[in-house]
Amino acid sequence: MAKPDTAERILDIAEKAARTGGYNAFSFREIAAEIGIKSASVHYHFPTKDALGEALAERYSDNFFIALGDPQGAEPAELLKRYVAAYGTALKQDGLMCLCGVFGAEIADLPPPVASATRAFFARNLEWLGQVYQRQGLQRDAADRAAAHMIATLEGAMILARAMEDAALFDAAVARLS
Amino acid sequence: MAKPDTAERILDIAEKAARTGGYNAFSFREIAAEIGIKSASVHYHFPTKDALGEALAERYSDNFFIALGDPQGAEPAELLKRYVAAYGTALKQDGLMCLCGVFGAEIADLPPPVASATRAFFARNLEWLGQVYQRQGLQRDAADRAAAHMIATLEGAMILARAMEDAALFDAAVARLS
DNA sequence: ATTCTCCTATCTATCAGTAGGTAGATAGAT
DNA sequence: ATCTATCTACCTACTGATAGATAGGAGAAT
Repeated sequence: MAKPDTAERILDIAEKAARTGGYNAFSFREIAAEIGIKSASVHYHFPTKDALGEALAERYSDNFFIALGDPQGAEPAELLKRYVAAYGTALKQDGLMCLCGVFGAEIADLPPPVASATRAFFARNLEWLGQVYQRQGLQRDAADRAAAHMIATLEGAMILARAMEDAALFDAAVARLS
Repeated sequence: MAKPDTAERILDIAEKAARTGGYNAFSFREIAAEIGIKSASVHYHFPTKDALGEALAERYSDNFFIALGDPQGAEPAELLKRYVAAYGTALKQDGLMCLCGVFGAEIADLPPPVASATRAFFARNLEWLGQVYQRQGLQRDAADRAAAHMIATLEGAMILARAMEDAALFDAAVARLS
């Protein structure tokens, strides 16, 4: 009957909650209730909250870069457009923050494995964007700066637009990037 | 004996914790313990956590704009430099996030009064920056976009630098702004 | 001056709710 | 018989919040 794949559902529910209110916004009990099982059963799939949080960040990161594709693939301008669109779609269609943006804001209070996975996400982003900008002819240093600027603006634009409940603010903040 | 001003100390301690780990990072008990009183006494000064969170955001916002000064005052270029420096100083000297940046990231899970005070902070920022950019000759729309871009980049740069534990990333992300 | 009254700021003690986590039993499939 | 996935039942710790007592000071009334 198309296996329920409980572990995946746990991650789906936890991710949605985390991208709404951060690491403290999801609990074993709430997740269990939404699936229709008991909280002890969630512990069967993810022994601790640390482990669940880490798995969350890793899956999010993997999916993100699968969607973006090879930084040496399509045209750089096209890749950058795709990058900006990835954030915009998450915000406008799903109404959700970037998981690692939320985690990043509270990183000093996160369990070490979750903090580590969050850092890994940003490191991958810097690397991916750095490659794309270098393909556009920028020197190493300039490419790295452009990458940092891009990530910062997009993460901040999500927060701003979300806080003000005005998706147009995202576009306004991002207009200079493309 | 220079009154201890307990209410102010409560706000100081709560602000530091909130700017580290968000709204759930401070509790009445922890604050009380740090001051050396009981948690019930903290409720005397701030009846509910909602009220404390709201006061936190309002005081933060007020102090922020007192430090920035009149947007019609100094030279626009000087005001923008000061604006960027305000974020950089908070990050590098205090090692803390922008309070409303953290609250903004988890805004959907905040009590309404706290969410409202957070929105007010961003609204004041948009207004302040919009005025400065218009003094630089930008049209209304362009000034508003530039304001959104500025706020987004700075908030995001703080998250990025903090997550990667690398203050240089803040400067890299922000280099294009000045 | 002394006493009475009120206010401020704290205390003790307690509550219900929720958190993450664990031990051990159980039903069903292989 | 073993493995998978769930259950029941429970634990400790912490959360925000409340009721009611208390100590000390300020001001007014006697």
